Amino acid sequence: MKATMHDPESCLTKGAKTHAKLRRHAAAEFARLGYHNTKVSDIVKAAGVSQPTFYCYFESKEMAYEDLMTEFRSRFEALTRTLLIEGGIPTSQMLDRVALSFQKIFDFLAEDPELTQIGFFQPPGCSITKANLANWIARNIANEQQAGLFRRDIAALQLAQCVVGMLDQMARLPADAQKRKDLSFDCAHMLCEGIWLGAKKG
Amino acid sequence: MKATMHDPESCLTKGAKTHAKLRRHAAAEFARLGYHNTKVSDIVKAAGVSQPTFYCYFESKEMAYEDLMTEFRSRFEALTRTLLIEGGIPTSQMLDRVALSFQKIFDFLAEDPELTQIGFFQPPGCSITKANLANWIARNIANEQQAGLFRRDIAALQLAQCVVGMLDQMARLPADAQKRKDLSFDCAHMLCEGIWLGAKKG
Amino acid sequence: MKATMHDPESCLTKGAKTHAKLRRHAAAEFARLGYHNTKVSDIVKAAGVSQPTFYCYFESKEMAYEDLMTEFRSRFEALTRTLLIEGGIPTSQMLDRVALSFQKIFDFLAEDPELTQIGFFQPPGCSITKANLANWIARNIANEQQAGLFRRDIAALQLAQCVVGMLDQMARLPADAQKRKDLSFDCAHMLCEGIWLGAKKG
Amino acid sequence: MKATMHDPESCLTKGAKTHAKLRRHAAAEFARLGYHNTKVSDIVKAAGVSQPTFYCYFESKEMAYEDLMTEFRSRFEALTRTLLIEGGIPTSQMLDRVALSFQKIFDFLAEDPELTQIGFFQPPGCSITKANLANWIARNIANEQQAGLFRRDIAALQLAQCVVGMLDQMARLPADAQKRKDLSFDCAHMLCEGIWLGAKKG
DNA sequence: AATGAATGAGACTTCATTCAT
DNA sequence: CATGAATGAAGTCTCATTCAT
Repeated sequence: MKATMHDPESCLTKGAKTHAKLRRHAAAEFARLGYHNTKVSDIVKAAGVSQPTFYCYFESKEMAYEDLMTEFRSRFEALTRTLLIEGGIPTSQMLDRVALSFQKIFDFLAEDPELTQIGFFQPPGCSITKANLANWIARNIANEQQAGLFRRDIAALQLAQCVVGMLDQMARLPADAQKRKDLSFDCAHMLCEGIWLGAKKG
Repeated sequence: MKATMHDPESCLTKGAKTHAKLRRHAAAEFARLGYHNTKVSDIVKAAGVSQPTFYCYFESKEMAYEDLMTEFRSRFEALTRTLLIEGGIPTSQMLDRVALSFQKIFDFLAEDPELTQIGFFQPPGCSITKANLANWIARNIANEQQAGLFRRDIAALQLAQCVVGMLDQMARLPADAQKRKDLSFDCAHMLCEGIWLGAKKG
Repeated sequence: MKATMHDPESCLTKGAKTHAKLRRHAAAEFARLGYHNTKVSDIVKAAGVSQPTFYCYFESKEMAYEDLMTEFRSRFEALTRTLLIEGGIPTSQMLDRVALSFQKIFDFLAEDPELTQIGFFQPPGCSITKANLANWIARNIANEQQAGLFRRDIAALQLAQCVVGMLDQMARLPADAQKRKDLSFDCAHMLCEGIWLGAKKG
Repeated sequence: MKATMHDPESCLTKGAKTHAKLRRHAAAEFARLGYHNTKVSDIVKAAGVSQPTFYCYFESKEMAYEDLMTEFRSRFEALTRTLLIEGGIPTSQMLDRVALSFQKIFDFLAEDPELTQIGFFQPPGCSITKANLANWIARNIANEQQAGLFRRDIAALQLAQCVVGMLDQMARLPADAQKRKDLSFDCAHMLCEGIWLGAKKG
């Protein structure tokens, strides 16, 4: 938390450092209190600068929030692009592969919890993020359906929404990495096999 | 504008009618704009009464909101109690039975869309509703696991959360009853059988 | 200044009284400091009410200003309509008649000096008022030219602008009624006869 | 962007060039938006320098404005000194001579429209300019009255104010030089002969 | 000669809430 | 039962101005 000689912020100009500081504290406050209950005055107090300084770096409170959202979403989209499962995968590896995808997402969500809170869990932005996410995942699933990996009797978007719903409900408890890994396997099992003991695919 | 003899509100006292009217318009405004963007002045304007009147019937804006939440949640809990699947059900009926549960929930959510919006989709209350719902459903699932219907290698709460996630993502599109029925079957399939073509239960 | 039993304000409702009080003090402050230098906080302090009260009666500072402008202008237009000189007037009365018009205008401008200040002398509204006034007067002059009273080799609007200019420059010193009357005659002479000793009309 | 050898600013020191550039853009912005709506940040942005630089050359926004006012007024005073009509002028040339004075003023006002806007038409400075102008012109008129050119039954200052009023109202439309010339003659006629057809000087 | 960065002071406006009637 | 009127407390944002370099 304290800037050391090799702090990644130490080579930035003063302004860039202030910008970064404000962003950090804005994220913290938004995550803690939500968009509506966060006051610009709180953010600048936490960052140790005056209110006008905030407006040197952000057009408005809303824009500061949008910036954070945008960053979170573009990182998230980049991640989902890496999760496509290629067609030739052996059946025996399938579950592990799906679990890995879950795990990568959980890890991503745990990586910057404040940004995650803002971008994925909190209104007003979370709904859009999830809608986007469903589309990105649906893109992957559609390909995976083509490749014969997943059932085709249900629309890709619907399957994707199911995944998003799981992520939404599960991802609030990602204490340590091992727990996230376990959770990933549970999710993979649920998603791939369903929950019914008597299920038969035919 | 004039209450007729058989108006459902006509047998209420004047005060009770005003109360009901305020509640109705409060729900509409909260659903339309969200808690934070709804102003008491909007509600009373829509209801055609003065601001102090609002405070005759509700302690505060927050309490009015809480009232609506509470009502929604208790109705929802009552519903989930009816969805428990008894142990002896034949395998052949299982999917239909699960689909029926989904359908009942979708119908419930479609019944009073404003209240649903407030209680299930909108912050700040929706998270608590969903957490509660997950618990109520987990209670059912735990029993159903005991009865040998569902897999036991995943905790009931986790399965329940998966269901809640599905509901959350799916339930935004419940135009007409038939579509909700179709959606219920898709959900039942996804939930019971999973999405993987190569899945084998063992 | 003190409300007596028969004060014109005493029969108004409380709200109307507050409204009037705010208007009065708004006019005073605008007149004293100009639009830009007048703060809503000054106005309400002078009126002895809280800031939100201001916004019960005016949409914004700008609207309060506009209200005053509008009132001033419509009163002024009404006045100018009464100043048209009918065709058959005997030559011997002409100067007196023109002087009377000047006098009525000077009296009007002196009647409510604060409103005059705002509407006639101060930016940002005064230019529009004067442009309007020139048009109203030009309407009269055009008729008077038709009636053979005034020279026709110069456009009515130009003559009107000349009158407006005189008013603008003269009207700042309207101490007492007699002085205004004297000034009116000077203006009438200047306007009707010009300033050149050697002038001959032909 | 680069100063060429014969650029009128090229022989100035760098600082003087910056000063001139700032003045030019300050005048443009003040003329465009008025004193109150012009922001220092606008001026420096237009001039392509930083905000502190502004304060190297002007004590404050107000002082920058005052500088421009002062320059405009002293140029204007110099002009009025040249407009005095000498006593012996033949009657037949009188109107042309007065028209010439109007024309010179209109040309002066058209010469640097931005400065004119600021110094002659816009608040808060225009009233003082006009009051000064009335005095300068009154000085001339008093002499001209002494010389038997103008009527003496009206105070010189009042006649001067009439002239200023005419200038104020007329001078907003000085498109091209010929139009200004025509306008000058109309003004001369109005001022010298008045507008009444039946006027007789006695 | 010039600037990147920062700020003090304050403006307007909003809104949930409450008196007094 | 209902309301016209009023407000405390805040919140966002702006702008002229200055420090340190």
